[in-house]
Amino acid sequence: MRPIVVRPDAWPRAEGQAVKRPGRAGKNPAKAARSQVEPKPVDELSPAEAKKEHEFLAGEIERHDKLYYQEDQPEISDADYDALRLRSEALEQRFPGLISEKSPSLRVGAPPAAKFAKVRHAVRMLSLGNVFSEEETREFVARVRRFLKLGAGAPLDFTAELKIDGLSVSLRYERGKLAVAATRGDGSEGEDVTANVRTIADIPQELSGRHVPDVFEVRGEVYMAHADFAALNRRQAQSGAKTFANPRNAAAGSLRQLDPAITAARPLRFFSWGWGEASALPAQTNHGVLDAIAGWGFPVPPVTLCKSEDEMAAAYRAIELNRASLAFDIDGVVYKVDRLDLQERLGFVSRTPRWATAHKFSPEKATAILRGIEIQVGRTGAMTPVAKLEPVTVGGVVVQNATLHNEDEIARKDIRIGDTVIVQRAGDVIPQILGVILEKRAANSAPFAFPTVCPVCGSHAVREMNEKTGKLDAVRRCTGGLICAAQAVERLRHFVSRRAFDIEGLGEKHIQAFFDEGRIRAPADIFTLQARDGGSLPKLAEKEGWGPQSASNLFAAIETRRAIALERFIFALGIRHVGETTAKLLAKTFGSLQEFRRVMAEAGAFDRLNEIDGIGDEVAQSIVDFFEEPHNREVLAALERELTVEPYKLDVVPSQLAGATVVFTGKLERLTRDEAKSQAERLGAKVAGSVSKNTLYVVAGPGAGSKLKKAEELGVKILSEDDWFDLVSAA
DNA sequence: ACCCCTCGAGTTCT
DNA sequence: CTCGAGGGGT
Repeated sequence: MRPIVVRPDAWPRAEGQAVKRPGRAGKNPAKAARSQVEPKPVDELSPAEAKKEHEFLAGEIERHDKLYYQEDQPEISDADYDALRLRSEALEQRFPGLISEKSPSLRVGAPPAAKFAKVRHAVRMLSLGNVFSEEETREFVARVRRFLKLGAGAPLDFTAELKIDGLSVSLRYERGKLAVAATRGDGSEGEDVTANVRTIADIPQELSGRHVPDVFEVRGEVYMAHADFAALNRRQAQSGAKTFANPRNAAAGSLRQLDPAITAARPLRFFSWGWGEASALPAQTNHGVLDAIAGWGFPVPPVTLCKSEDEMAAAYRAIELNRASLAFDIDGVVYKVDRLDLQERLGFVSRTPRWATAHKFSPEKATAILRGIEIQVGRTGAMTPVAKLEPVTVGGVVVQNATLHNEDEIARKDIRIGDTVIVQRAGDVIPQILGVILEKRAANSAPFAFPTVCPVCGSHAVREMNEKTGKLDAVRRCTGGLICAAQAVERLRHFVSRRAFDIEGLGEKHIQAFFDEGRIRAPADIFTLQARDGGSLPKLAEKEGWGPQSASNLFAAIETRRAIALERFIFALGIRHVGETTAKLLAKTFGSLQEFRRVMAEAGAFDRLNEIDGIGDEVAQSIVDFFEEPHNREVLAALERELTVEPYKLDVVPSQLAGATVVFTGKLERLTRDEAKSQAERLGAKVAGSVSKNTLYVVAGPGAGSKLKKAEELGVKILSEDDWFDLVSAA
């Protein structure tokens, strides 16, 4: 056999691409450097030589993968193995003709990147609403019928499908070939896991069969079967690696490997349940398209077509009964309106489709001893009780904490320290306490006394009176405000959080530590951190756990955030009642920070805010209060000295109706109001309740009154419902 | 006066 | 993910 040519240092490696393959024998790079022969530079190879070497390398890589992953008997060190891969890739880069389906870089992946690239979904990946009973299923069907204006007698088919418990991915096929695979992420943007997905046998590299659309995104679930999961955990345990809590975590952990070779060695499978962008659809029904997807070579779980609520309930019960005999985990049943034209009419409510819902199985429950109740103080002073539990496994995960929401919740359920409580994971994620097993309560237990002072700063904690309803708020808040360290730290954490300033390397731990030592006390301090470094406090680079490199990385990360979009900036301020959406609304309304501040300094600030659609009395008052507080003004001024806040940029929606405001009035015959609204919003228009000079169209049906009159007065264009239909279908 | 939806603010664990 | 509350429509 030809000797392996290795010398890692001789070949270029991009920064951050260090290949991590934990557990491989012989980690010491010095050892690898001993046996070496200088390889011929790639540029000096003839195509024939390159081809030969490339083939040889591919074989070697495959052999070592097998030794390492399947037989756990590696022959070469990590560094040597990496060198093989890098050499192979260098060859491919110089001679792209060498790249084939079989080439190692595609089959088991390009060099691991420092992290996954982001992929924007052409069609958003949504989450589903939930129902937990037959009754709620009937309500769901009734809602759909109401929305579509279908009487109880009109036919309406639903499909019932297994809800596989794995992780969702979107597989984009262009001209029939797998082009990109992405995780769901936040629904709009996921991570590029193409290289990993190529290693999953259930997923074809190419769609087979006729009538393959030019572009088609197959969506479905990557999962791990029970038997494969058990075997994997056995192997993990034998090799001393950590085992996985459940098949879902194992699947997620396996897919999200930076090194696709690891994914390749994991027994991942795939089921398709839907699709995203499609240049053409092979059918007009959900079950028809799923059949076509199966025909292209994908596993598709069985679909039951249901003509009534009774049939849906029967399908659910049948699946529930069979659950234990399945080779994989499911966590419920998904119902979808079968006809695609109806799906389109139904549209979406925020992030969930109106035409589908998940009927979840009741989650696994467990009992645990409540050791104590901790009070956490949020950035608004909200005091949230958290149950500290004796660790217990629920749904394959060890749970130690569970939120108790607020003091009324504790009183309602009469939860006492020392009690045995019933725990479940809501939606199989967030632990919650259902109630107490009273028989197990100790005789000397006492109701929990919710503190009336802040556990951190000692200030009074009060429940405010809601002036409108005359009721007490559910939350008790610390009144310490500026003097409360907990609130200050939480505000800073909010400021640097992902949706606000998103400063890399400045996580919650660092914020707490920097606050404690006085390095950062107010937001603007973040941006003077470097200038003050080595002043009254020791240099950051000399601080424990830090070094020159990590310190300079942090300073660099901070620098990149000196320019920030207005909406992010407003959100970061942490004004009560102003979250991401309202921050964006304010940014859109005022355009620039200067203008926003100018208006807020005027006497009519409250009214200017209040007249914005979506901002009522409470939110307007909260914003006004924020700007009246001298400390906040100082914080703002200090930030403005350090930062460039960029004016708001309009999002571009390519549609005639983009940015327009329309008003519907009178009776609509063909549409429900919701339907009309979602149509308008899909085209980038806003639906308002009242007519003003900013209104572009008023769509008037029979019985229209004052709004129609006002439209005539203002000269706003008036459309019939039919006109509106024409406009929508033209767009 | 009530209902529905959306938003905000809090939460867990990997 | 859940709860509570705000906003807006019926």
